[in-house]
Amino acid sequence: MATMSDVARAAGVSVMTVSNVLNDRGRVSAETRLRVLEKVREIGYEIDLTARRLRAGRTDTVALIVPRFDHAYFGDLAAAFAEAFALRGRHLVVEQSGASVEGELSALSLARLRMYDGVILSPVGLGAPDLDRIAIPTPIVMLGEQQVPERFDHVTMANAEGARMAVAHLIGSGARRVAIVGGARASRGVTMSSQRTDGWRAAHADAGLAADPELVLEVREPAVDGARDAIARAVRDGLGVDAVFAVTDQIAFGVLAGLADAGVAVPGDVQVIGFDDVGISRHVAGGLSTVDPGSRWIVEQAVETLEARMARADFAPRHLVSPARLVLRATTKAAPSSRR
Amino acid sequence: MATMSDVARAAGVSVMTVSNVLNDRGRVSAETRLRVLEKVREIGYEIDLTARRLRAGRTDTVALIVPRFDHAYFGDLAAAFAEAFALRGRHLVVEQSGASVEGELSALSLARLRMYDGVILSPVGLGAPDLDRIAIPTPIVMLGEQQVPERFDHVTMANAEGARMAVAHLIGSGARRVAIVGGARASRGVTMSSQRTDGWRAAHADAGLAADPELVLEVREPAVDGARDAIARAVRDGLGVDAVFAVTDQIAFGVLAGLADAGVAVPGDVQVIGFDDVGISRHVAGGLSTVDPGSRWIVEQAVETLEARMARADFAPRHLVSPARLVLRATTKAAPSSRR
DNA sequence: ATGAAAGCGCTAACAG
DNA sequence: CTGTTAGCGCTTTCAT
Repeated sequence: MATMSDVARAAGVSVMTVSNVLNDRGRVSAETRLRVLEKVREIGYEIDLTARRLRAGRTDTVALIVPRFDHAYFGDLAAAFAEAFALRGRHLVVEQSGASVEGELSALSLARLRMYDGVILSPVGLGAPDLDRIAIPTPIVMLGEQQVPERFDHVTMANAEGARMAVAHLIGSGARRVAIVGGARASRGVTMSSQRTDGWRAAHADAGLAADPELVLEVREPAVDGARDAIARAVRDGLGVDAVFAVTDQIAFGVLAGLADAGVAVPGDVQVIGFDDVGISRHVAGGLSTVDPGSRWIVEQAVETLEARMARADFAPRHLVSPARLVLRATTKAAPSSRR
Repeated sequence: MATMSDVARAAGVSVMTVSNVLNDRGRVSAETRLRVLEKVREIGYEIDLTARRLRAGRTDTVALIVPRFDHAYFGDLAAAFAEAFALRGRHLVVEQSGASVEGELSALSLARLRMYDGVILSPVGLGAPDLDRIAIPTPIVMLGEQQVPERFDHVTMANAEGARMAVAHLIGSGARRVAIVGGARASRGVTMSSQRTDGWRAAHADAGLAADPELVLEVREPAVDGARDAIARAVRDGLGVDAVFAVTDQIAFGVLAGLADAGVAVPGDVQVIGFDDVGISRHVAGGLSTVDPGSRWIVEQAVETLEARMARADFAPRHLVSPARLVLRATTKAAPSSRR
């Protein structure tokens, strides 16, 4: 592989001049510039970013770390981030944390984060204590529902409130037995699931209804299959479900399938509402009703915050929460108008 | 940020000893080892992988480059690769090529590939001439339907044959007007779309049927929306479609939605079959009929080939083709048995 | 406008 | 078992 000094030799200049040309640092005559560029092409030289990073401490690359690649929500998110960063001349790489063997690897991957100029981390397995152990100089913006130590920038969504709105709509349109699929029975820490389950409870409380713990359906992985089984079983067992709040759209897809398996009509017999407003949701089952967590806004804020943090580290940690918005489509009934 | 020599100083040893401890190179007394490890923890030292890479030429990291993160197929693929590589003690990072501004960036990202021990590239925009310009020492395994230069390892699937099987099934079960959604009318080069369209034509030829060019429906991006509009329009325009071969499952989701929009029953009025057998396909519309391109096998082979190429570069390029398999679910009718 | 020297943090190769 | 020397390919700094 050719190095900079190969180019320098071929062009009859010093490596410094080649470096200056390649970095557009001006102090080079147009003529020299051209000659160098010519040789670069001729030799097929490609800069070694590793060496640059070691010396200059910059890669123009940021990383996004998500729990899984094969969940629609994270796929959409990754695509949105890639676009947003591309606009700012940055390159995005995505890593999956879910599959990695914990132990040694988790330590190693901390080191790996230092290879980037900045990191957007969507932690799922890691609790606040784990996160607090993160001590690298790389700017990090946290995403998602976990509790994160104060000192990190954090962009999240209105999980409980969004869930409350969704369940309130279900109740408002006549449902009395609202199952929450993917909910958390016992809360071991604050998770996406636990927060959305809190919202489910809150909606019941608001309406003066009892929230039957029997209606909290946990699902085994993979979540879609788990949800499909869980709801089909619930129907078979005669739980009397007349509406479902699925904690994610992904899970809602499983619920829709399970309901179809059981021969239940949506929204006629059972209403269904999801959470995330994933891209594909507009297209399934005539349009899945769901909660838009404001992903657009989240991406914008996270990018903006990371850019600011990379530029200068001396501002107070930002803690941002995106408001949620109900998106009513074909899997729910309209609430009787309360206006008149 | 602490460096190795900080640790060395604190532990009263040389940097080489620290390096040896961290790399498990044995030649260190248990006692020294412990002392070093102790200091590492105490100082919170994290190895600088960039420096290691520069010196040792190894990152234990491989990259997968896909056109988009937000297509179910690539999400599934990425997850499968991540798992396969994790099993072999390698870390996977995923990059998206689709969003990147061409021009300068495309050159730059070539340089970026050198930061990895190996690369799996799923090229879409790039033609063979572009690919031939790739001249980096990093082992690369190509994926997908593009024609790639001989000198690259290449793992792909039976695109035309899979499509032929799908369309043959449709015809066999009575369809006479099989639209291909996402097909390629004029072929500018060999693409996924053009190959699957070839299969659609071949099935017609096999059955002694004329393939009506009117039934080749191209779709605008985003593909799901494009497909939804295209099929709805085709139905409205009275094209007489009685079956649809969607060139990807993603597009099939759009077709299903468009058919629903038009009030057409599936598979009663119109059968639908996709291609890819994406994870979620089992769950939509009672189960989407599709073509399994053997993704599992593809992932295994690609990983195996890349590992071999990283270990030693001196074997002939491998060109592997995965066989396709029909997966019949609820969106197609059974073919009348030809057995009796 | 161009170049020489120094060194980023680590490890290969060898010496003790 | 441990340390010394050299240098990966680039950019910073300072000279010319």
